[in-house]
Amino acid sequence: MDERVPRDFETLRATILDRRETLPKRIAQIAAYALDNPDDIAFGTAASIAASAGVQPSTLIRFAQQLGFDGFTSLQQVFRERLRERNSSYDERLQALRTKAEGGAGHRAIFDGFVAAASTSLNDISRTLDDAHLEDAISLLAKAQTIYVLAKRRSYPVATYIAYALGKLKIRNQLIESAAGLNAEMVGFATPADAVIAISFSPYAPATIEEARTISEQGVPIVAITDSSFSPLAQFARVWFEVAEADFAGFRSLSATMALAMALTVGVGEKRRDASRKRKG
Amino acid sequence: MDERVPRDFETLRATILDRRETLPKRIAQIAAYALDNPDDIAFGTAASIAASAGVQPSTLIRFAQQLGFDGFTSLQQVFRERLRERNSSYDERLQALRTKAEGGAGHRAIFDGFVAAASTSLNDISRTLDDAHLEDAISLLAKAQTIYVLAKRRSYPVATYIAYALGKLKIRNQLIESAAGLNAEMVGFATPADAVIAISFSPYAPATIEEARTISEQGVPIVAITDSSFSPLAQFARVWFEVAEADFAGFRSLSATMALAMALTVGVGEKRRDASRKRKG
DNA sequence: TATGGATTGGAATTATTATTTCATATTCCC
DNA sequence: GGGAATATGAAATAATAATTCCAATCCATA
Repeated sequence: MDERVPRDFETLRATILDRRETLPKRIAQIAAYALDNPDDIAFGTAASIAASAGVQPSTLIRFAQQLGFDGFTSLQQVFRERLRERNSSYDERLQALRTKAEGGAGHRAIFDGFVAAASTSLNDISRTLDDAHLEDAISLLAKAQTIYVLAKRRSYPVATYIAYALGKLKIRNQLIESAAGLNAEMVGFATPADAVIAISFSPYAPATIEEARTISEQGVPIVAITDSSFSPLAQFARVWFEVAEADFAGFRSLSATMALAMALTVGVGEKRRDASRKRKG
Repeated sequence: MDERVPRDFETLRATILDRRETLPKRIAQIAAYALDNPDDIAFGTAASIAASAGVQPSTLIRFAQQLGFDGFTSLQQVFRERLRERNSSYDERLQALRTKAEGGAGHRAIFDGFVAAASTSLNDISRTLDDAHLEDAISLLAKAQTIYVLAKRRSYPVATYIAYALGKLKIRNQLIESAAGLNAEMVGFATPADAVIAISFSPYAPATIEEARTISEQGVPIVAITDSSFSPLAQFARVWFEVAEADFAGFRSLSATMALAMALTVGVGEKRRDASRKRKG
């Protein structure tokens, strides 16, 4: 009992796994149970746990003692500590970051704020994204000859990432940029056999809206990523996603939009691969 | 005691908050303690909790009874249940997403994968970011006459976002783009009174490295965001950040880089505002 | 297959902990 | 300000749970 006692769950887990082979039958039985049902160990009584695991309470205590604890109670502490530490749930963790960002001084606080905003956005979209919309959008885009990518200003980074990723996946695409002032012409090339990914958040860049309108009037289907059903983009779109990005210090996160954009892009890539495999097979 | 007993933590919490005004002093005291330290209620003994809250054990039991429980033990169950049902820890949540992404079929799995990658990256950078580096980088950039932003390919979206944000904050900046093929000239304009934010991840875009080398030889200080100390960018940089982005389906997340980029940008904005306020005041 | 040591089961014991009780204090209303 | 109702504190008691102990069983080894 003078050997080093595992004080944290991970060490304890490692120790148990390490000795698993050499443990007597019933002790091994309770050991396996403990790793499988750590919550039960944390909350149960020696008797209830022993019953669930199919052993005698005394065996449970012997198990604890073999690990160097002086009884079940001290072993249980480790399991409880684990719950306390992992305790901070996702929301609470975020809340902590946010509080730090709001109250805190210095630039670290700013950084924390952006991390919190990004995490919140990811969390939200993970909850709210509609699988059916995703499928629809990917089907639509997978059929397109050329995918046009339309976004300005704040959304522009997403557009460039989509264009980069589509390029890497060898999917024909065209980023509609304003640099050369040729947008109108570029937009004019699109046909109903193509498709558009348009991204715009309030306040909607007028150019984006205009180009989306024009292009949809040409019969080109649009997949839109925007921030509300009142968005002008939603009107023109065949499929649209509502993405609520949290903001900090006046700048909205792009993390959720980026994740969605990547999912669309890679989804299209996969769909095309599947389709061509089917044709060939 | 025939009133409806709160069975879940949220209901309990609401009930307590609801009655807060009408509760006797000591009961209110333990009520406040319970909401502030739910973990202690879950794991403590009546005596230990009472002591921490500064009341008698009997008060704790009366509190439970007032809420409709038949004793402290049943009240405690609710607090324990909360810990069991509580969103599994952040890591476990991520693990679940990742498992779903790996094993799962369909496009939702792809999406989950990107969300998981982004969350992981944010989590990592939140742990590993060095405050001192952040301060150094912001000081350096805040002094610059013009901030040049240098990134290609995968990192390019970050550069465009930085340029957008700097523009909104009215901070003079120049995105070094390749479109016009004038990079060499652009880079030539930079002086030691300026500064550069350079972003590049393995495999490092040769153009980025070349331009970073040239510009650093001109004596222009560089803040680099890159992925390891072996990165060629790290050599040229006055301050550099190591950002480990998780990847999924061959595409690395940008969320951590984005958060850092935003923190730098807004940090510079604040620093300048403070400085000009000091000059004027 | 006999023997010693290790392991296990189950009940007895001890310890801890929740609850109750009752005396005392406080508060509120007339 | 007095008295009833309510709230509180502290210790006694009851309940529950952990631990120990010892006999029974299992297992390896000679």
